[in-house]
Amino acid sequence: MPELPEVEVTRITLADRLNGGRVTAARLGKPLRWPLGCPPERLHGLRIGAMSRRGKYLWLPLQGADDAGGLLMHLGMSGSLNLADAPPPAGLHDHFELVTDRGTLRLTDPRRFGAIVWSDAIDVAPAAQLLARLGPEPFDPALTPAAFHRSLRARRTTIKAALLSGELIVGAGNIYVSEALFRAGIDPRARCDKISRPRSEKLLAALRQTLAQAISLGGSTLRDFRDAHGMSGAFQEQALVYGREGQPCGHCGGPIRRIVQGQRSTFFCPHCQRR
DNA sequence: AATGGCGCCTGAACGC
DNA sequence: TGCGTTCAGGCGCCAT
Repeated sequence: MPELPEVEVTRITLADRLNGGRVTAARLGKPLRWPLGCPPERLHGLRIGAMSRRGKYLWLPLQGADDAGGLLMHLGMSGSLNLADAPPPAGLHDHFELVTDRGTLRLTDPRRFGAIVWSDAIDVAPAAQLLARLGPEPFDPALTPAAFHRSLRARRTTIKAALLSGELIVGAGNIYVSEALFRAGIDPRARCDKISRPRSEKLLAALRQTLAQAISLGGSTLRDFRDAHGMSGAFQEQALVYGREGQPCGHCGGPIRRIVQGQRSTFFCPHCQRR
């Protein structure tokens, strides 16, 4: 499932190849989470800028002769972006296509929880609204251990739910939250506001280390995710707890447990992770 | 105000 | 074998 590492890997494998290109056509398939917000013809002739990332969103700036804007893109749960010179005919799950002089950019998304939305700028509606509630970027130096601990103390829910909300730190979804909590030795059921300062510092480091490792491994491919070259990720093979219910913990050898928190699976080691 | 839960959507896995 | 059910989860939205 695309979380921050998968989105960043997509950006890395896409940005340089598209930057400076020109849009020659755009096509829509089945509806995505939200409408595009402009006729696809609106994109014709626009010059492509440097793709950036905010949380799990990508922003593709598009410059016209006398106007500008861009596309805010989200991969949802099953989306991936592919750029190819001569792509195969569009398939059942290809729902957006941007034909450019650098190749054809295509969003493939079986479940259609993804989105591509036109916005006149990243800091005006609708992009600004969609990004408004996002917490700090995990690798932002301004996110200090002290600031992170302060934000934890303000939440009365479990640490799992708090991290998943994306309001304390963006980018970690169900896989990487389970992995980071294991690496930090923190029980996912622990009350967010009861995490001590030293443990919160360890958690922040674990989140950063887990996300960075996942980016370097090309993300996780559980089923659908591919980078813009069509390559799958390898982090899932390094996962210590996610998807490993009943298997022995790599630290203590005890069985890894699966519980459900907020309708979502959490994997953890009850022995190594403490409240 | 903060928090928990729902529903969107499809394909794979599972059970009888 | 085949059909129905359950599960996966990012995230806006709604209810409490």
